[in-house]
This record gives sequence, structure tokens and C-alpha cells, in this order.
Amino acid sequence: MSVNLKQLAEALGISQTTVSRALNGFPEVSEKTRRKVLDMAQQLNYSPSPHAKKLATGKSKTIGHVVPQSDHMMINPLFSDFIAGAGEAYSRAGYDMLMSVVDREQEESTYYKLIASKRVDGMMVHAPLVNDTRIALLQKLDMPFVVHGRSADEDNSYAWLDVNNRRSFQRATRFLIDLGHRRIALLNGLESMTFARRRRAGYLDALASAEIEADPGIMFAEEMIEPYGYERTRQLLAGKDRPTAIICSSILPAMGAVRAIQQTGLVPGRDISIVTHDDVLSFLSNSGNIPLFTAVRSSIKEAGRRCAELLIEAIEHPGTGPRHELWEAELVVGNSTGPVGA
Amino acid sequence: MSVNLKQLAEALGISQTTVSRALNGFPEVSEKTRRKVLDMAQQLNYSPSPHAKKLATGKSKTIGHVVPQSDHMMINPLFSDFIAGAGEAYSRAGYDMLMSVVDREQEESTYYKLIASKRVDGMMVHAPLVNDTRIALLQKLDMPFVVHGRSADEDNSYAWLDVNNRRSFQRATRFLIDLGHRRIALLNGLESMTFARRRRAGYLDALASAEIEADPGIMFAEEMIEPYGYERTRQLLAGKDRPTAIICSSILPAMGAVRAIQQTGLVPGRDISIVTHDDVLSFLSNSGNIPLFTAVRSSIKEAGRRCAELLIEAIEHPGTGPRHELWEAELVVGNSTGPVGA
DNA sequence: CGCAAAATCCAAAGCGGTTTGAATTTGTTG
DNA sequence: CAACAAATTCAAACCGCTTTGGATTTTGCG
Repeated sequence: MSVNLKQLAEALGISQTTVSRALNGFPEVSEKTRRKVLDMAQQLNYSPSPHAKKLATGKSKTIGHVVPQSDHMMINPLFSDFIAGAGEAYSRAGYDMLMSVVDREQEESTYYKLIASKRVDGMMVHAPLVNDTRIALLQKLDMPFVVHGRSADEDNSYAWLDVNNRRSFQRATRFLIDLGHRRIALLNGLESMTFARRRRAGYLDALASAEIEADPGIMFAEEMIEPYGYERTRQLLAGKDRPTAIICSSILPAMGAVRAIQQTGLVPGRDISIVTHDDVLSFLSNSGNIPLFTAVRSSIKEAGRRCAELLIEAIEHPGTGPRHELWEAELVVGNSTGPVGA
Repeated sequence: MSVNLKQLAEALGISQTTVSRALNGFPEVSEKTRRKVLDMAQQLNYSPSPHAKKLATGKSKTIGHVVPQSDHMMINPLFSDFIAGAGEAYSRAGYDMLMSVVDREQEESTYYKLIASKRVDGMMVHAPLVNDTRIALLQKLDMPFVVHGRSADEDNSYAWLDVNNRRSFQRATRFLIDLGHRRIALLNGLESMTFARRRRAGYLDALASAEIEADPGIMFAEEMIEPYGYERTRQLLAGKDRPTAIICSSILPAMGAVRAIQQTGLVPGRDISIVTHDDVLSFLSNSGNIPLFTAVRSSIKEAGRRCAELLIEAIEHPGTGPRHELWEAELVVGNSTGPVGA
């Protein structure tokens, strides 16, 4: 059904060396020979054994993703979209994606093993923490990697792609302030994640520049799931001095917030405004002519694709220093916001 | 930092053969020798090269998942939970997960290539179609695989794990009928998927046994995303002879339905009942003492874990015919249902 | 035509394991 | 204690590809 290199060489009456070189585009083989080799390879349905190739070259043409099990489920919905984007880029470039689901405690040792055993040529790092040990490890092991997000602001010693979370939350908050809101609640993600810290900073920036004092009583930082939005919003609505607007870190809690608001008989966008960050999750789609939510929007799938491209670039052309991309989120106005007290 | 087999053997003054056998638990090596080998291996931090091993054995200790890009986004949110479950089982058993994201058209050729190149020892098949060519291909190539779902009812020639979708929708519908509902809409998933067909059959079973005539005008089959639930519910509410209950194929359209209902000023569970299938998606969590939705519930993450176990079993102990598991979904009563006209 | 340089091509040695078939040790018996 | 079987161990071949260093052919040019 299928032949190996040796058989191909024999069929051609040529050495394996030359055949191998012809197939891999080396210059020291004549065009005539190359044509013959290519034709015969096609005819005999030759395809090289990846295992043998990996063993011989030490390259694996594989990218590793390690995703932590259990806590931080919050990654999941984002995760599938990111994977879809990255996976497509990998396929296009002829790379495989190796995914490892492990407990948090085994996370680092998994990185180590994947690299030591040469199973991967590069790693994708998700959701960096404030002081992320994975990054240090990867740098020490000299393994190409790209971080989706950033760890510390100042550190440009590695490749990353991030959304300008500070700016986008600053703009979102500013937008609400411009509509007259002055009491704005924050439903942030877990602040061990760097992006969540930046979002809070952006929120505080906007408040400060409008000379509004931040109230820790209406600022939360939890996992970005639907019930979080629901519970906290109920709580906010029940309290005295209720906020007139809420800014959410993800569309999931935003949906929870809407649920709570509607349950109270209020109307989102009229009685209370909501702005959310929107990762453009393919299964929740906040689009249409007038989208449900006013949002700062940046596609996580696109981010996945671009991260993959950057990583492959880094693998295949090392030496060109680490690349960085800071994306600006787009502010789209939907039905969930309106002037205060309208 | 790390040694290979040859160096290990030299350090021990023993042949590679014996070392290899000692490490792999062959019986023809004395316990004394084995101990020495194991100790030295530990000491020298030996770990075998997976590439070399794969080349020599032809086994890859890798499971392939191919996920189609673009259409059927509906797979995504389920997908991440399934992966989490399966991935954990793989890790535990020492298997790698290889994920390939490709266009629908390249799906089959991807299966073929993964198998021909021996990159995988087994494949996981998602979302079987009514007449699924992947199954035929895998059988022809004699590759172990497990299907999450089933294709045709009668066909037990391959391993699968499925939820008894027919029964669960029959029960869900019956539950509504028992509450007095007689006009029940169906928001099904795409009926090219076999599970969706079975759900419809269950729905029709229940209607028939209550002598209610099915109305195609209130039965839909689309991708299970939030906006689908919203749009169709709006449409249903706007029409004449509006249904008193809706049964949904996923919690996403169910959320859309709630949104539409609340927007009309109605109250879910009082004015209109909703039952949904609940895959127990980790980021949407329909739990709590009294869950939001009345649902037939079956964890997709657990399914992923179990599918992985079945697959590994099939790989490591071939010959024992294909296994099948048919899971019964659990009916949990939440706040989204009530007697008709209450 | 002669000869160095350039262009091709090749045999063989890895890469790091597993496994076959034979050799060596050890153990058991008569 | 010799003789033979069982238990261990080993040298070498093999998995399928890349790559080094050298051999062979072609080409260019005086």
C-alpha cells in the first residue's frame, strides 16, 4: 500500500541519500533527478514516517498545550475557541497539536517532560499569572513559546500577544461615565490572572479621571461563569445605593447579570446598564445589527490563530527576537446601555 | 543532564538488551538485575526517547481527535468539557492526545493520514452522522476507536458510548404532559446528528402515547447556540396558538429562550415552561438547591472520561469485542417548569 | 585536450530504542 | 560430578529517516 524510503530508492535505482535530498528540496540534486524522484514518490504513494523523521532530526513538528484540570474551569469556554483558531493555523503549517490535561500541581513537570523528551518544538502558554513560573522554566530550557496575555508589563523578554485590557476597560468605563453613570460596579475575573488586574486598573483609571471614588463594595473578582454574574447582581440590586451600571469581564457573567435584572422586573439598558468584555465566543454570538450587549470586543479565536502563527515563526526562524502584539479591543454599542436615569 | 539507553547500559556494565528488558518488565531478567537497573536509571535520570520507542515498536501511545473547523460550531462548548474528561483519562494512562483542527472536507483524509503514518494508536469519534463514513473508514483500516454517540441503532459492530437520548426526551416530554401541557415546542439540534433524531423520536413517542398530534410548525432543528433559542422563542411567542412549553436540546438555546420570554414580560416556569437537555457544562452550571432549569442531565465531561477509558482498553486488550454503554440521563426538576395555566 | 572546480551522487554512520537467536550461567539430577 | 534443562544475558539486526565525508561525473576554460 505504501513504501518507505529504501524501497523508493531501490525502485529508482538511486541512493537513499539522493532521494531524501530530492524530497527535502536540497540544492545539490539536479532538477532532472528531483522530478524523477517526485514522480515516483507520488506513484508509489510514498510518505515519510514521522517517527523516523523525528528521531533523525530531533524536530517534532508539534506544539504543546497544557491545560490545567479542575479549578479555573473558566478557561474552558475561551479555550475551545482559542484552540479552534490555533489548530487551524497549525494544520495549515503542517504542525500537530499535542494537548495535555493535567492537575495544577503537575503542570510544571508536564512542561518539563514534554520538552525533555523532545515531543514538542514549542509551547503555547495560556492565562499567565502575575508571577508565572512557566515562563521562567521555558526560558531556562530555551524552548520557543508564545504567551496569550502578558505577565508583567515591563517584561518583553518573551513573545506574547495580548489585548490592551487596561485601555479597553478604561474606555468601557469612560463610555458609561459619559452616559452619566457614576456608580459603576465591576464584575472582574480572578485577579491572579494578569489581564484581570489590568482591567481593574483601566476601570480605576477612568473613575479617577472623572474624579469618582472607587467603592470596593461593588468590585468583585471571581471566576467568569454565568452564576457569578447572577448572584452578584442580585446582591447589588438588593443593596442600598445600588449601582446604575455594571461592567463585566466576560459575556457569561453578563448573561447572569441580565437574568438577575430581568428577574427583578427591571430592564437592562434602561434601568441598569451593562458593558461587557466580549471574546466573540462562537456559540454565544453577541452580534446582529444591534447586538445584545454593549461590549469591548476582541476575538479569542483570532488571537489563537495569530499566537500560533507567531509561535511557528519563532520555531522556524529563531534568532529574530521575541515578537509582541498588543491588540486594541473594539467598542461596540448594543442594547444593554443607556443614559442614566432615563 | 539525561542519558540514553546505551549510556545507562555502559554505566551498569550490562547489555542494552537486558537493560531494556529490565525496564519493561520482561520476565527473563532476574530480580537482582532489575533492581540494579531501576536504581541506576533513577540515579542517572534516564527516560526513554518516545520517538525512538515509537519507531521501534510501531506504537505511538497517542489518541487522535479530529475536530472539524467552521460549521458545526455547536460542537465547541461541549467539546471543551469532553476534552477535559478524556484528557484526564489519557494522562492518567500515559497517553498523549493529538488534536487536529481541519476543514470538513479534509476530515477523512486527516483520519487516513494520522493512521497511515502511525501517529495514533486509536481515534475518538465525535458527533456521529446518520451515515458516518468515518466509522467505515476506521473499521476498514482496523484502527481502534470509540464513538461518542451512535450512528444507526442496530449497528453494534463498533464501540460506542451514548446517552439514551430517545428515552430522555420521551421522559422530558412526558413530564410536561403530566403537568398538563399539550402544546409543546421542540428546539432540537441539527438532525443530521443521530442524537438529535433520537431526541425527536422520544419527543414524538411521548406525544403519541398521550394522543397529542405533533405540529411541525413548532418543531425546529438548528445549531444549538444561544441566539437560536432566542429567535425561535420570540417567533413562537408572537405566533397565534402559542405553545405553553418548550423542550430544548441544550442549555444554550434554553438560555436564549429565557431571554426571549423575559423580554416579553412573561415569567419562565409560570407562563411558559422549559425543559432542556443539560450537558453539565462546567461554565454554565445549572445546579444549586433548585436549579434554574428543569433538565434531563448527563455530564459530557464524564462521558469524555469514560470514552477515553473504553478506547484505551480497546487498544491495550484487542480481541475483546467492541463495548457499548448506554447511559440514562437524570431528570432534575428546577424552576423553569410548572403546571399549565397556573 | 587537459585539468581544476562545480555539480552530483553515494556508502555508511548515526538517532535511541526493541527484539531475535544464540551464548553463557545457574540449577537440578541420576 | 557429569549431563542436561532452565534461567539469564548478550551481540547484532532492525525500525525509517538524515547527514557526513568522500567518490564520481560534469562543466568551464585556457
